Amino acid sequence: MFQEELLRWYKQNARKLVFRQKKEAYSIWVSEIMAQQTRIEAMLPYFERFIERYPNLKSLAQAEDDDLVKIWQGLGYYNRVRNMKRCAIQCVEQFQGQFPKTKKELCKLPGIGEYTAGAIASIAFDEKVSAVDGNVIRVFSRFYHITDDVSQMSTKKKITELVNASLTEPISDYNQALMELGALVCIPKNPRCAACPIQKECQSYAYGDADSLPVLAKKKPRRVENPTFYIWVCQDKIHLKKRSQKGLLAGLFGFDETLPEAVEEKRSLEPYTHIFSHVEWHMKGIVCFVKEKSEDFYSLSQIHDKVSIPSAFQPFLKQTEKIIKEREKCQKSL
DNA sequence: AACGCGGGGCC
DNA sequence: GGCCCAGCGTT
Repeated sequence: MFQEELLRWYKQNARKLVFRQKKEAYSIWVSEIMAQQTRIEAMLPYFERFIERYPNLKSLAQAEDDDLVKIWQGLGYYNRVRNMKRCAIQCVEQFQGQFPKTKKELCKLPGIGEYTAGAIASIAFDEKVSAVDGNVIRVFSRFYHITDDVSQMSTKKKITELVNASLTEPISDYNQALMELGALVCIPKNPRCAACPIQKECQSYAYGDADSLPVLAKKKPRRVENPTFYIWVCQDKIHLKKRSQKGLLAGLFGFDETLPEAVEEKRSLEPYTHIFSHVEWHMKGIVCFVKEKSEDFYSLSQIHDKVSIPSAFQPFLKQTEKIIKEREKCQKSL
């Protein structure tokens, strides 16, 4: 049985991650949502800020939407944080401000699926259930040499059955150990089999083809778009428009895609290509200086403090900032 | 079952 | 330049 070796390895080699310090459902939940499709190192600074700003379900339930999105700025998949607020409200209203304590009940909450429910239930409440994420899929597909396409539901189900049959206590450590092994040793490329505590029983190691697993369906090509953004500027302020609540970067702030009415001066920006996972934006940017300031113009410090601007717009924002500052200097010297 | 949804680090 | 990450909700 590999479990004993795995648990021993975990005790020795687990990273000291901040969200492992406390066995509290709230912080486990926050870390799990943040870690969805996101590397741990990328989400750590966000985690600390988030817990400080919203220390519990109640404070999160009362959060301002704009503040929430701002604190998430740059993490991506912004619906995660909106679902977190919905989840917090539901816990406050239905469960006296606590999480329900079983995987089954957790699964019903917004933003919590099979994996996250299993992670919270096992890590925070010691329920003996699985938490099958991408790491665990990879570890098991190699360990049992599963050559089916793991993006297929049927394959995930098959692997989940194997994981369920393997569950060992302490379950909190076991589930995290599987993930940690996937994150540190059984990594996607160039797996470090020499350092693997369960190498002896690993079928792919025996075959010598661990690096060819798991088998994943080809991704379809990205769609390409060529948007032009008009950055309306009045003196030192920039116009920002809240994007539609649906689609890409929903509800975040961005630049206009229409010309303003009376343009005093135009400056073209250096084009920039932003790659999303499923879309490619070849962006053109034109700074338009306007005389009349309507609503929704923000100073650079306001933008920095309050407004959530996705990464796609940061290069144009920086360029615009530079142009504004140069222009100020110019006008002073006159 | 397939698709939409971000961003970044690593090879 | 592609891959893939402590996935979930919608269609």
